[in-house]
Amino acid sequence: MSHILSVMGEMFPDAHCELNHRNPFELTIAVLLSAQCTDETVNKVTASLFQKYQTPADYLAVPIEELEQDIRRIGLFRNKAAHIQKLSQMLIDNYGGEVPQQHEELTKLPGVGRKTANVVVSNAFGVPAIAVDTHVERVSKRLGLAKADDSVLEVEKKLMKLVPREHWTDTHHRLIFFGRYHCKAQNPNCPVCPLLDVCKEGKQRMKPAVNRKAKPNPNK
DNA sequence: AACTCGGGGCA
DNA sequence: TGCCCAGAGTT
Repeated sequence: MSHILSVMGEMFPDAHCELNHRNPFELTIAVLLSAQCTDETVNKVTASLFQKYQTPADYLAVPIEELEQDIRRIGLFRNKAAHIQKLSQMLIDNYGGEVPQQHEELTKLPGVGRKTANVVVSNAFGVPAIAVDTHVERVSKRLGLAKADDSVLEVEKKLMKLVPREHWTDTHHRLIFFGRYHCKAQNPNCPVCPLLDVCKEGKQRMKPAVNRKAKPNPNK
């Protein structure tokens, strides 16, 4: 596992998301917005969004239609605008206007699921966590770190067993960058992959077609 | 477990 | 045009 992480670290030496350096509230909003769209899109939207809105009260001060307009370029924006306003109200009512630091409290907020909560606690509050998104899940399963039919939660548990706690947060970043830019969902770049020799699915993909034709199921 | 939300990016 | 994408909520 350490070999895998060091190789990924060499491939993407500055694997991190700029949004992770924002304050807890902006980070929570940004990760909530990122669901099912690329971080580049979120960066474009939040650049102006965070100029206009700084506090939970700011998001509640406008009609929801106006907030929807401000995040219009993001997919699923109607859900997200409603979530942001409900979340803002809950922060004011229940948490003194601040983002709670406990994972369990975070997931009570609308639009904040397990993945978002993991990103927030690990990047804003220094609590080690491995957020499993589609990239992390795909990469883990291809490498053979988890089984193909494992749930997201099972993938997270297995990664936590494989990686020392102090490296959980940067492990998350490395797997995401590796999955986003190299081990893509379609056409993974196996031919030039430095992890090919330890990758379960990569070796399978790189087998010459003639072998597959001659021996369809050599192991069964 | 399947369905829904949804515009942007890319082939 | 068609397909996929740094998820979460509801049924």
